[in-house]
Amino acid sequence: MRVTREQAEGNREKIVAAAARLFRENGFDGVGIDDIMAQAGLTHGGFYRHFGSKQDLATEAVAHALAVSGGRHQAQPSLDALLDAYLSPAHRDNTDGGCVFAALGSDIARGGAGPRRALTDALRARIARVSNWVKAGGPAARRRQAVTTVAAMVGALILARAVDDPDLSQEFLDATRASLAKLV
Amino acid sequence: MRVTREQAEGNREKIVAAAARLFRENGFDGVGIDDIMAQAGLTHGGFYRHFGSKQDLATEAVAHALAVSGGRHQAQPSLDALLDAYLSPAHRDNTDGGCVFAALGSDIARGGAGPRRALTDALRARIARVSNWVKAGGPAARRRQAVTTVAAMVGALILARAVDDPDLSQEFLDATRASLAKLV
DNA sequence: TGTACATCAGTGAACGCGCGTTCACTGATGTAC
DNA sequence: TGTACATCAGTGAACGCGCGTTCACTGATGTAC
Repeated sequence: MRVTREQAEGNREKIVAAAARLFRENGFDGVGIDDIMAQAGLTHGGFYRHFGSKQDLATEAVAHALAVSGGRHQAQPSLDALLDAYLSPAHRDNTDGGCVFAALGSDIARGGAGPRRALTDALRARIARVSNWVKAGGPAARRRQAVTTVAAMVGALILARAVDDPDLSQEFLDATRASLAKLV
Repeated sequence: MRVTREQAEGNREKIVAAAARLFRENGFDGVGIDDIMAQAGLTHGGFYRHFGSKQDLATEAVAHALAVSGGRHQAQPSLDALLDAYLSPAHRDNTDGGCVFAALGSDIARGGAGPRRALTDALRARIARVSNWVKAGGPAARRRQAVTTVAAMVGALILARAVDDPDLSQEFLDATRASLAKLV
């Protein structure tokens, strides 16, 4: 059942995209090659024609997810718009398509060098972008605010997802949203 | 090789304490019963005389870790002292003995009801404590600041651990420390 | 353009290891008298 | 207080399943002529 080179390339991309979603939803250890290949519409045996190991796929999937979700957030027109989108119930309930820092931060900290490098670069880009939006203060102060803003966004999203009380979850989104808006 | 009731109780506590450390360091899936029992100075076979399942131990270990690390942070005399301790390189490099929210937040969000409940309660207590330390504003504003402060602390610690650049890691600690101090 | 052959993406079975869990057994503790 | 027996915490082997990885095979694609 050989397949066109284009189809094969398309399948490879489907595998990466499926992995990017499933890893964010369930963590690296919570997802099997089987699950990923099934989600991509394939069987598990063909996996190693595309990737050397599960670890290799993880590295690529993290890079892919960072590029996509990073691009989406970079496209926001203002810090207000970014905060609205980031600290929304929709984003909180969309782990598998949402922020990589929040979904996989701890997993990546425990993992291999590849994903950590990719995360670090993407985080630097995010800070720089937010820093440009901060109005008050000199460059150093604005950067400090940007770093804190990113930390608070990620922390609020993680805690809003971890908590089992909907009201407290919503409070993490709303309170952080309100406090950070004042910093601009 | 039966053992005194006191020794058995002590062994049980050793298992919980070992699990609380190892789970924070490597995540729930990154640690085996084997590892935990070895760290407690026992062999894996005896595990089920103390706990019904690995999941049961996880619930107890999370509660234990929250009580211990929560107690340590509650004991801080001021918000400044808490921020100094929490956003320190020592805490960043001490995942297995440090903040449970930062080490296991995402894992707990994906996991069972027991750990989520315990985390929620501990988080509420932490917010209340920080809220008392916030000086400016009425009750609602102070609570909002407290929620944001907790979110920023947790986010900064997670990102400081995830990043592979020591300078950027330090910047997350320092910038967040400086920004949050101003909110008080 | 057509034909013959080589390539190789994908399939599904199988392998092997790790790990959660079970079990027969040991021997010191706990208890009944 | 001493003795006989029951209990049970801990041991180490074994079980069984899941999962990452390998492999023989298929058959359509790609290529050489």
